[in-house]
Amino acid sequence: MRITTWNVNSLAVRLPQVLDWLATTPVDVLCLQELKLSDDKFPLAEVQAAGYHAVFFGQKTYNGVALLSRTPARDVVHNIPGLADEQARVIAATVDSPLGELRVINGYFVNGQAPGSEKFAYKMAWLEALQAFVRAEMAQHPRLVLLGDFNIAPEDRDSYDPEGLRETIHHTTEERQHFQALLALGLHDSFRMFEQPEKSFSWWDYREFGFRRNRGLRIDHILVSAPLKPLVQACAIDRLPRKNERPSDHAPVTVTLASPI
DNA sequence: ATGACGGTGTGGCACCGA
Repeated sequence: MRITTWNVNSLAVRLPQVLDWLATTPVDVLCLQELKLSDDKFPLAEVQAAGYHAVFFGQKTYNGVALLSRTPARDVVHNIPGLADEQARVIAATVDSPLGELRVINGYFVNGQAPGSEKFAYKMAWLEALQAFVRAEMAQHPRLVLLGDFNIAPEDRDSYDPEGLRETIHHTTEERQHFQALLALGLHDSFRMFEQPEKSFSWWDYREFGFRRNRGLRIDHILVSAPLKPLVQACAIDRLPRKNERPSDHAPVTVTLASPI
């Protein structure tokens, strides 16, 4: 059982890469962020032809999330209930798996621009609301995965320049405390359950040869609830798609869960 | 360094991302 998160930075542009990637890496669930298209433009036929069901929540130009799955998703929730939000950032759904029902919450977390900005305040309020939502979801769904583009580098080792970027966006104490608060709900960062190469990142700036110089951040995460933790066999970042022509600035991250025999 | 690169929508650029 494999579940992937991938910020594609425009599904219209990246659809061929997503389909190519799925052909070689047929994961069970693929969660996408930054679709940048309205729902009427979602390439449902192409996704279905590739053998996937899809639920999606998009808007024109910005944001947008989707959940592709081998089996149909149900009990779909768009955004955080109770939070007034113009932006399409969350899609949650239940999928069946060999492990039983699995609740998946796919988020495109707020960027936040810079500490002190209005967008940063929105990020903090959004994170606060998300925390309450995830807590409620966990009470209903013991087997839960929270994944997506968190726009938070949780620790110094998740940044190419932790000293130079200290207390800048993605690196602030406040953002990191929010990440820890999510862990405190009983979630576990699947990537850090394993020994990983130093300087493992999931995003690299398009500018200044960021990828070639490995100037990146680890901001795409897959958190799993306690009942799932013993089943996690691997979590890895696939850098290959970042080497494509016209790549997304993010790489896909995949968690592998053991299936009962 | 208020830059860079890339996507979108619009329009001869501005805005946004991270």
